[in-house]
Amino acid sequence: MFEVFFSQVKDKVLLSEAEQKLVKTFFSPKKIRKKQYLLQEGNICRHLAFVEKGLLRSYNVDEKGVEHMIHFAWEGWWMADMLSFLSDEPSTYHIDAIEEAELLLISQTDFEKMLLKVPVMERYFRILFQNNIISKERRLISSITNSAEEKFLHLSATNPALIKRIPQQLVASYLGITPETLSRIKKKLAKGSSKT
Amino acid sequence: MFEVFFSQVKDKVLLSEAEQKLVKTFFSPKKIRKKQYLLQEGNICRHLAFVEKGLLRSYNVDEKGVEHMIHFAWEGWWMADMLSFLSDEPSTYHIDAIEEAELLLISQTDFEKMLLKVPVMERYFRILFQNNIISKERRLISSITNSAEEKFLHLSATNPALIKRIPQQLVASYLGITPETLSRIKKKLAKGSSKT
DNA sequence: GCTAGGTCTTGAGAAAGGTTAAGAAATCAA
DNA sequence: TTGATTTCTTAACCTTTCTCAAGACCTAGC
Repeated sequence: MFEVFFSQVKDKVLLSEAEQKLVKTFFSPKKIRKKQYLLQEGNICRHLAFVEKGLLRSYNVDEKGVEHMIHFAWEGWWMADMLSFLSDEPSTYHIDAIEEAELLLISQTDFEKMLLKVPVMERYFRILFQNNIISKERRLISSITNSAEEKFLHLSATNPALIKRIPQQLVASYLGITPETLSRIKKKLAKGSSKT
Repeated sequence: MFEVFFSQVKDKVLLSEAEQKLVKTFFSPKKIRKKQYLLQEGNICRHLAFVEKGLLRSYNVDEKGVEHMIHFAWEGWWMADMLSFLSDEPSTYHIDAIEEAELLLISQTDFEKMLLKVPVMERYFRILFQNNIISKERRLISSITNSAEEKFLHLSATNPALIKRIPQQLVASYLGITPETLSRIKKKLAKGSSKT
């Protein structure tokens, strides 16, 4: 159950056998089905979720009822509404499963406990957050500076796996464009590249 | 010189006198004039900069020569290209001073040393990065989901100080819209609210 | 194999925002 | 204080993207 988890953690920090054992005790496994909620808007995000298997998404819904994709997380990634998790405020997000998933959950208090008892995990999360900042910044810059077509090309270049695995309408939402626009862009790009 | 710095750090973690003394040794002060560069595109970002006084901006320049604002940092904020700083890759950003500034700089190696010697600073940066993730996420969501007018209103609500202190064309760039559009939006909002 | 539900594509018209250009206002230095 | 420089505003026109609507495609369950 912890295979993906520890391979991820060991990518970033060194962990003794004893520390591993201790870390394990803070997590509890959970399976969720396709379309099942892990978190609904208005509730407090009480856990960080690590994805051992499957695929989650987080999104919010605007006044017009339109969903806006915020994140996707598959094997090896974390998922949560960090704001709600850290501040104890009701979340403005939904989190649910796009594909059936196996998760490792850690609660707010256990998270704090773990960081204090296993300082190397404090380091792990500092590094994780660093990387997260960098990737968010890239996405933000692309969102601010690029046209719809450029945004799609940028995503194709930086995260081709996402485009393969995520349904197209959700990719469009993630890019902040409409499904129709994305469809047209793909058509145009296909035409331009294949000169049979 | 360290007044703003320690008041900031103590906001997030507890620091003993000895730790404070030790932390100080890793930083060096630097003053820069208005319009002076702290980092230019193509160079490696070798320092994190803490702003004791003044105002910095980071931005990139696209193929057409248009500047896109990424961040602003004034008293109490950090500034760097985290990607370049952490990965040792050449930066794609420029950083310069909008207002004359007094900074505290810490190098890459000193940063790593400090975190290892003063674990509470590891914690400080984990918390700092957490908060950064949350605010970046908010900006990203606003950028993806909102119209130009809504983006401006969102920024006015969440960060009025920014709008007051930053020249308007730079605010427009920060929002990913043109100065002309921002000017039109402000006119429209002023008209709507003042019914004399 | 057939049908229901979802997903993707396509087209026409509308709206938002960008571009270009010119002038007004504010700022700064001589 | 006055000319020079920069910033902000305004207007006409143009491009991109969205909206709405219809039809094609695809897949799962019967």
